[in-house]
Amino acid sequence: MRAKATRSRKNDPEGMRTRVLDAAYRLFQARGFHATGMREVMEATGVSSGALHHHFPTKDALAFAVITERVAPAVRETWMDPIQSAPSLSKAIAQVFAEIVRGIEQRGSVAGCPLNNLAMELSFANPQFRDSLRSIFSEWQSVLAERIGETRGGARLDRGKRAAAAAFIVSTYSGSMTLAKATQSASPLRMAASALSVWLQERGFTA
Amino acid sequence: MRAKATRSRKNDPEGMRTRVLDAAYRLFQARGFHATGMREVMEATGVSSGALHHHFPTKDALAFAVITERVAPAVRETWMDPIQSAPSLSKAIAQVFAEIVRGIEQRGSVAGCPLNNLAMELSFANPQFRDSLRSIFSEWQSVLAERIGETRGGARLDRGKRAAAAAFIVSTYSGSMTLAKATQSASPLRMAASALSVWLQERGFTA
DNA sequence: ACTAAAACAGACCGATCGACCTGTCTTTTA
DNA sequence: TAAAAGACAGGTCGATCGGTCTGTTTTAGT
Repeated sequence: MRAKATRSRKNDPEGMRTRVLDAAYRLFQARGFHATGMREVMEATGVSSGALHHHFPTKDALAFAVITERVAPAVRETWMDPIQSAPSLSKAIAQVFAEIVRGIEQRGSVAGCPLNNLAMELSFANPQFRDSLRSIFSEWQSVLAERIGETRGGARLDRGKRAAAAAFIVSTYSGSMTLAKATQSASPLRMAASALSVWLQERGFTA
Repeated sequence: MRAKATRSRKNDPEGMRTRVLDAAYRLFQARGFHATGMREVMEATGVSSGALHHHFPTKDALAFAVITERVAPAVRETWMDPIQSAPSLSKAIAQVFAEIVRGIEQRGSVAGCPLNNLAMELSFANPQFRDSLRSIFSEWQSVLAERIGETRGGARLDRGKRAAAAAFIVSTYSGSMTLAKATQSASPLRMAASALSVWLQERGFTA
């Protein structure tokens, strides 16, 4: 339809896929899955309907890709990697909380944890969603449990107790983030961080 | 349009309003706000479009009514009242968790905390939603903080510390419920309950 | 160079969304 | 008891939803 003109088209399927995923990740995070239309994703990226559906045949497929290729890596980067690499577990957790608080304060608003947000909205909608989201939580807990086992207090605990402690940490973070989002304030995160710090110390999970 | 027939209409505006609110509360809880259509609410209750919009002119108005007339009372009944009436704070919290776990196990699935669910989905959509949801959280925290102040350990704390402890309890519950919903299991709630119990004891919040 | 597949563009589709509107019946008010 | 207001029914509307379709351009395989 268009004459070739001066502008020649250059296909960049991977780049386009990346742009779409980034935009969808951002929109799902900001407004939620159901509240975001395919049209918004197109407008945000400039991609056509044909191209969008070429890469992601359905909206569910797009969401699934967002979960596995954006949300999961985000959780790994912000939570799992620091926990595995930091000198001590309590230092790692304090650092992660501090980093998140810092991000919130410089952004001026709380959009919430991407994993939390999507888990709340999608874990009932589609079994595929639920499984992938659950496996992220599971991986997160495993990393935490393993690190707990390396501490003084954690070494004495059996597998189940370590898993319980890990679940408690994840729960506290998730909940404080929910509260932070609802109140649009970072203080619930700060409170949770300090309470968790005390709890970790008392349990001997510091080193 | 219809002849009078044998059946004479009896208006019951309050009853109809109640039925609509109950159905909407249940549907929003099960599938979320955006995933639930007005049509579903009509079909679930047998109410006509005209009647529905007579009582709730917009979907947002319906959601607002659900929050203030269903979600808030539910939180008061399941959380605030027990906390205020139970013999001790730790007993109250253990009891509330146990009750929720019991409900989940006999239902066989985890739909999540209504306040959590709606807060996640709506706190960004509408400032009116956010304010009403935030005030529920705030009331919840106040009740907890007050009860904390009546304990041995809590009496020594200033207002801010008590609020922080209350926020921590709410956060832990919210997060464990999120985890429970995501994994469709009550065990995160049990883990959080036992960890919280220990924490309460160590802080002197038992009595 | 030729061809088939992949990558894209954009018009188009039925379904459904929330909301509106007219009309009828019921209840309250004067 | 007449009139106004409230309660309710149901058809209808424009907008938007996610998705499809046809056609064109680019790329890869041979």
